[in-house]
Amino acid sequence: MTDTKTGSVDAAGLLRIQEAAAEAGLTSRSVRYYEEVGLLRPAARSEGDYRLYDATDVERLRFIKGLRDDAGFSLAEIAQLLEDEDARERGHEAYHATTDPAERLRILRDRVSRYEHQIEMLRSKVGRLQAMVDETDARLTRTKGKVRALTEEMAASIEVGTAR
Amino acid sequence: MTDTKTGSVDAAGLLRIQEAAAEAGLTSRSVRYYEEVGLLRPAARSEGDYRLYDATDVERLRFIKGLRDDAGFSLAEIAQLLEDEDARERGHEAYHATTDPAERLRILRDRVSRYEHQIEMLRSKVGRLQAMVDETDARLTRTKGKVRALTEEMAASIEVGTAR
DNA sequence: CCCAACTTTCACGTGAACGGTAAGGTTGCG
DNA sequence: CGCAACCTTACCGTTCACGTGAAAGTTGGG
Repeated sequence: MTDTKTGSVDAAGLLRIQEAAAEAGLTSRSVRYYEEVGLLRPAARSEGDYRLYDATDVERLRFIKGLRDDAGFSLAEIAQLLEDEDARERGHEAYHATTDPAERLRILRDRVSRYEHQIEMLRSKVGRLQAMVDETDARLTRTKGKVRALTEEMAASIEVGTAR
Repeated sequence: MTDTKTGSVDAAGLLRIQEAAAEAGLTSRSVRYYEEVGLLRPAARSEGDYRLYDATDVERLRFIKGLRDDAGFSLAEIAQLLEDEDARERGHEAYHATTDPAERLRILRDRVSRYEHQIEMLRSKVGRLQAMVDETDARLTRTKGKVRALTEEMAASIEVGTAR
């Protein structure tokens, strides 16, 4: 494979900041900023302290970008939605770090309630947006009605004029 | 009627900035700012140069707030969506200013295409948002599956332990 | 081992979207 | 007509979400 110096780190599938950012359609600056405000932490650091991101990190970055661009949430709101997941523990790691089923269950149930909360937030936004679409659609229909009425009226008057 | 000094101006149904802003859930500062960036112009000005807003202005303000809060559009994007409607003319006024059917038709058709554009923008946002909901819902379902599997597994091991 | 291309932290700069305050003018009930 | 409560423009301040260097260190192919 054409694996230049800008390739993935080792064969571990870890990406450096620019690669990870590009993968999610972001700039490295944004990614560092997101870390600064507590939205994510890189999966690892290289020997020389380079940030290294794995696939789930990129997933998360994509999700953040979606929440930002598509849902229009502020980074603070996004932090709320992604509640801890870093602060409390690195979910996945913590999950595999324990073999205690009760602990695993707690982690999973926690994740479930987070997802449910996220869905609720998103659904409410979809709802309000859909309401705006409907409103606009109603205006559109009314205006189209006016256009139709006017064109008919004009057609009639032309007929009169033509039939003179 | 209890009509204090803070009542509607005259009986013309015109509102002063604070009243109009409140009606739309905004601050007067925001409303002035929106005017500054070209999102709307008050229907009139009082003798003493007070901004006066009519019902359609309030409608517009509400729409702007929706685009801002619910759709997460920037004021620049909103300006694009509400394209001119001020710059080119004050739609309603212009419409009633002419009796030329052809001119009225042009205005109406213009409005139709604006509405269609707005709906398109909003629908695309709804779509992307819905995709995020679906994604999250899929994650939720998977996690719930894990929870179920784990609880069953635990129940089984308890049974074994109990049956010893 | 060298060097280009990446990376680090630190810090200041910027545009958007307002908030707040000052200094003055307007409205309208009493 | 007096006065409280609104309004005006003007301008500076602030928060968010980064952009943009600067100065230094790291990586990795040749």
